[in-house]
Amino acid sequence: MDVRDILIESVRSALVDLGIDPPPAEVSLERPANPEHGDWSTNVALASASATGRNPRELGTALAEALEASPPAHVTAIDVAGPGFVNFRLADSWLHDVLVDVVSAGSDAWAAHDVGSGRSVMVEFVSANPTGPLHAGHGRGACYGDSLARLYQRCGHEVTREFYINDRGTQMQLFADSLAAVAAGSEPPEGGYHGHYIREWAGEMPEGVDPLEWGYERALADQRRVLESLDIHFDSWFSERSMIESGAIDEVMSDLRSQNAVYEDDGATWLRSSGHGDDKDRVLVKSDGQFTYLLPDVAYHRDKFQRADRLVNVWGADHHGYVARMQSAMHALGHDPSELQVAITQMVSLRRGGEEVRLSKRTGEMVELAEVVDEVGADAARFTYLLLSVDSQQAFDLDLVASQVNENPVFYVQYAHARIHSIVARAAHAGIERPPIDRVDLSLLGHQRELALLRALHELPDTVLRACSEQAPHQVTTWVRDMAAAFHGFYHDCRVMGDGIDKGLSQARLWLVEGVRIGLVVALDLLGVSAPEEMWREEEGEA
RNA sequence: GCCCUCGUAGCUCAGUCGGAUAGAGCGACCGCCUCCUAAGCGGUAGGCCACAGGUUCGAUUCCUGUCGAGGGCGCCA
Repeated sequence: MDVRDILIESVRSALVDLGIDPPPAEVSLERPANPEHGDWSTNVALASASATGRNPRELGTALAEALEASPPAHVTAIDVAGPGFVNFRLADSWLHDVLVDVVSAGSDAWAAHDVGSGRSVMVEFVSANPTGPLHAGHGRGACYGDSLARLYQRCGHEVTREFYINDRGTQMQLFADSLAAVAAGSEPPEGGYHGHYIREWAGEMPEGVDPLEWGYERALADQRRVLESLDIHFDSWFSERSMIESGAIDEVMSDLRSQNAVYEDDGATWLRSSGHGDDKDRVLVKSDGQFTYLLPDVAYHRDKFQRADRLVNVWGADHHGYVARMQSAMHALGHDPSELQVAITQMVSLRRGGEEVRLSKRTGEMVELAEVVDEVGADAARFTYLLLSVDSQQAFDLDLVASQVNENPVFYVQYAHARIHSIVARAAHAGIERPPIDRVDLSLLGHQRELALLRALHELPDTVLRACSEQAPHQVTTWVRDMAAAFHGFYHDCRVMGDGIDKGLSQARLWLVEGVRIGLVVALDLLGVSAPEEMWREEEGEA
């Protein structure tokens, strides 16, 4: 049982005894930054002072006295501080209980939640046009979306990863025309594609094939390959064309008409999107009879709602303006717009040696995602993309991530895992047994380094839940860096085995190390980063 | 003009439902390998949390405004 549940129950019950009935539904409990303020602290006296008309400090004192009459488990001291904080000092046993929880849950169940209770979530991400390779900027949305999907899964959702393919429209035609032109020895058309890949692919293209169909397959295969190199695998690839063939476009139009959500003006068909967050109405069918990009998108989201309870889209910052119109369209179709969540990732600027590299398909000046993976490796790429909040712009410096491996946080974290494996292997080699945890005296774990590890482990479930609800995988990255730092400190100061290390202490530390291993494996998996069992640095001049 | 995100140490960034003395990495400087991998550990230096108001017991956090950076406001996709 989590120590917080024990404390909260005691606090609420004590409040009732003090005449505060019912007690507040939310009793917040936090770990103070300053150790002098105890192991856990509650501000409940401050929070409920005004509602009850009592002096916060006086209420806190009364609460502390009531609690002292029958102290909750693990609690060794209770005092009142500042304006009315009630601070608890606990025996280390609460942390030893955490280790038992971690180990008995294991990497499959520790920090897993069931808040999703099986609800289905469809995460749609990347969804780049099939007109060329993915570039470095796509990498952020790709790693973010996949990690988000992993978080939803760990929090009890049924997750589908989907890639929407814009396989029709003017961009596709321009792409095909560009391929055909270059293959024929001339220049791409006005507004066409000029990337070096166009020349490369045009050279590969066999005689007599349809450039559009061939280029489509070529681009898609290329995109899929680099995603898989990052361990990103989509459950489905949804074709825009298929909605024309299936009649889904016509259906959504008649749905919108029956909801009186569209009207004709100037020969065009408009969506009444204003008034639902959008600032103006939007054209669905142009006066020349062609669709805008919006109509198939609306049809696509309607289709997704038939396949999932909740939709999560990952869009780049350059698409944030479309959120309101899409939610407006979903509202018109009778869906709850809050079930369509759009996560916006801010732009990635790419640098090489401090110099900015432009990302533009049109000019052909781009750095492919495949180059990023080649240069820095899949693990470093993923970790780096997931290092920051997606609300912040990111300057991804290839030279920095690739060449300065010593200061790369991904290696720091992975090295912690490798060290654990090394300890375990060494223990096995030395014949040091690790009896079942309930036969090991965990109270021997009292070193500050050991306790810091246990505190960090205790935080992982909260971190995962929060990262999921806030759609912020970078919180897991932050946690795993902190966990690794705590482990390296422990590794330096506390030997698991060797001369002068008591056998019982060795066994307790082996379980501690196992707990840390579980935490690292869980977090790295959420990030899609591997947990290597050994890492050997390449020495200068050595192969 | 309107909308979104950001502004925290020299640099890159974290910072939980508002909480007590604001953190990490890198860079700088000083130390630590008879020892489970030194891709490691410890220490020092470095802050008007952009600015101004407001809300309250309390604001880096919430609200308003100003300034600055990036992105978006098409019968383009």
